[in-house]
Amino acid sequence: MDARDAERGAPGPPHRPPRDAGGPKGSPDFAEPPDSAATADPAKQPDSAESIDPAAPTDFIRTIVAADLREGKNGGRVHTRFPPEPNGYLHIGHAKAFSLNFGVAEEFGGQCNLRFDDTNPVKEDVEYVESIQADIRWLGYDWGDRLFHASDYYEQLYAWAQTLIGQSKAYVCDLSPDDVRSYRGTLTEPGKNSPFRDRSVEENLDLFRRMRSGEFDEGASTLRAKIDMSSPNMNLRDPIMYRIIKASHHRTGDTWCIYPSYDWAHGQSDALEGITHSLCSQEYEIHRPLYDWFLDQLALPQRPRQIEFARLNLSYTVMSKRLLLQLVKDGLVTGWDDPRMPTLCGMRRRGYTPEAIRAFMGKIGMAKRDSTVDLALLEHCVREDLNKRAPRVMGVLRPLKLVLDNYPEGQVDEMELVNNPEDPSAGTRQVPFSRVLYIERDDFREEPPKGYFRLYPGNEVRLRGAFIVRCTGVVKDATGEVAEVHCTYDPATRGGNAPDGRKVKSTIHWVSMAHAVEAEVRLYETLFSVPNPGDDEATGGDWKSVLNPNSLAVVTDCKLEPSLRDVQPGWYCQFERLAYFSVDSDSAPGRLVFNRTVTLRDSWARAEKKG
RNA sequence: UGGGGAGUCGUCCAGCGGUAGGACACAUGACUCUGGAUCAUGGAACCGGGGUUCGAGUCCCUGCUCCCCAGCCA
Repeated sequence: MDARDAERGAPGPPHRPPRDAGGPKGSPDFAEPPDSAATADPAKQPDSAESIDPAAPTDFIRTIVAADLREGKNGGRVHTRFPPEPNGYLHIGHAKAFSLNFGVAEEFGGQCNLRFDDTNPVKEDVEYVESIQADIRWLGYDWGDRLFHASDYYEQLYAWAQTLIGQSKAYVCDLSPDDVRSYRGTLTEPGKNSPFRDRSVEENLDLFRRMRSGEFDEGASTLRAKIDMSSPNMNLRDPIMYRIIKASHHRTGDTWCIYPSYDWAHGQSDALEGITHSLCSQEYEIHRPLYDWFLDQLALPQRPRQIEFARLNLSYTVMSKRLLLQLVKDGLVTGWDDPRMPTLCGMRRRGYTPEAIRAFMGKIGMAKRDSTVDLALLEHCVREDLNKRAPRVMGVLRPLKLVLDNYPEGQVDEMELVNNPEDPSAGTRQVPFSRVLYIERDDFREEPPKGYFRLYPGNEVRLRGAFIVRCTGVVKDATGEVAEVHCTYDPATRGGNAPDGRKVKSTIHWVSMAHAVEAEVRLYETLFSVPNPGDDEATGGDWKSVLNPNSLAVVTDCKLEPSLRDVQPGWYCQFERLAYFSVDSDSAPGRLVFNRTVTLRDSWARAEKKG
């Protein structure tokens, strides 16, 4: 438990001093929870999920790991790794992979390494290296001092490649990229041997050395494993181990101009790190024979076992890095951390909590079949978590003036509101009440539809935590729009309870006009308007055509209760009756910007829609 | 039409020869100073066809469907 828990209960919402941005790309540092001695947080807003302790899941992978342990394999060790390529930001699908790897290690008393699979300098960047680490930490996982890079192993990999050449199991091939492709054959026809396949060991060694020294141009030659050009498994048709790339690498600079392929680097890196279980997504299943083949040739004592699982798909979003990159590059979103993105930084900015995401990971299961998880499940997890800890506050998004004709002009009454009905220890706060208020436009209808029991002429509602009021009439503007609603309040109902025991069907939120704080609020919907935007058949091959035009709605001039004046980026809350929100990093002193994290379930909206 | 995977409520996951279960979603009701939350109830599935068995989602045969592999990407 966090020590900050002890600070709960003090009135008033949390505040915290402005700080320098700390995250990648100038995104705000969300790691600091609100802190202020005077106004302790009504809800704990921790910076990571370290305290999470979900019931140990069981699935086919954990079953295998447990069996390996039982059989005494690997000397009783469990050691996993998460191997991202630093070529993009992590998304919720990666979270499935790394929570599996870190989770399995934790549960079996083992360790999990973080290893950057940085074998392609043209696609990789330190920006990604940094964001990846920040995102994993945010979810509460820790790799200790075991941060590695495939590039740490370049020299060893090179030596091992020479070993394979020495065994006549690898050769330098001078075929052009086009020729390599045509010699490879097709899915149904075997390939042909490269004319360079039978070069002598000495010649291969010499050529390989000269490849490394930069003597040849990009594309001029490759080092290939000598396996079987007629294998039905395309990966075994003399796969490329090294290619010439004359680009500077974010870690090794210009020391290398040949770079190992994924297949050649991965298993060997696993072995070098003593990985026992190499958990990866299913598209690598067909690579497993090659993974094992390399390990066999080198006769390494350590034998990692690759196990594959189905990657995560989420409805109404895309998970492909290529598409996400394109969204960013084409300016279809504001960046990798756009709150509509399925990236972890996007979700963080939107207000999703690490606890919610971890809970989600526990609920989606682990299997091998292709599947698409309903976004509603993720949203459920976010609500479930925030419901327990988000402070309740009042904010009016689309203000409508409400005048209490019998309330004394100039009078201000401080009303005591509970911060979180789900958590008594969150305490209460004072909210100023006066004659002229703002209420939500949606909470008034001049002509109420059937089943509507909010405000309408003649009806009585409760103003949350304040008084019961009755609508006496409206004032319209020149266009016939309702400009103000007039009510009388019942002074005997202070606090919201009617001494005569009469029931009012509705309670609505309000903000005192004289005390209101203005804010911009960004309302999000799904980025795509169809459940399966990544499916070409569903989109006619044009995924951009199914972008949701309503994915972002900016509402300005929202009116918030004054206690929110100084909240800082990353702080989250529930605007009662509407949704959970978090303060966006675009906020500045005197300019509040909120993101709608996830709406509350709204059974009235649904009922009204159904008619 | 090569090879590798996979098919269980609308969705996701369990079930490993013995009454098909959970979660989300959906519906209905209760409760409520958030039409929130909570609680209760309900509908809802074994890809098809054969076979083995007292008994098959599970084993066998067969068919069908879906996903992945022809990057010097990972």
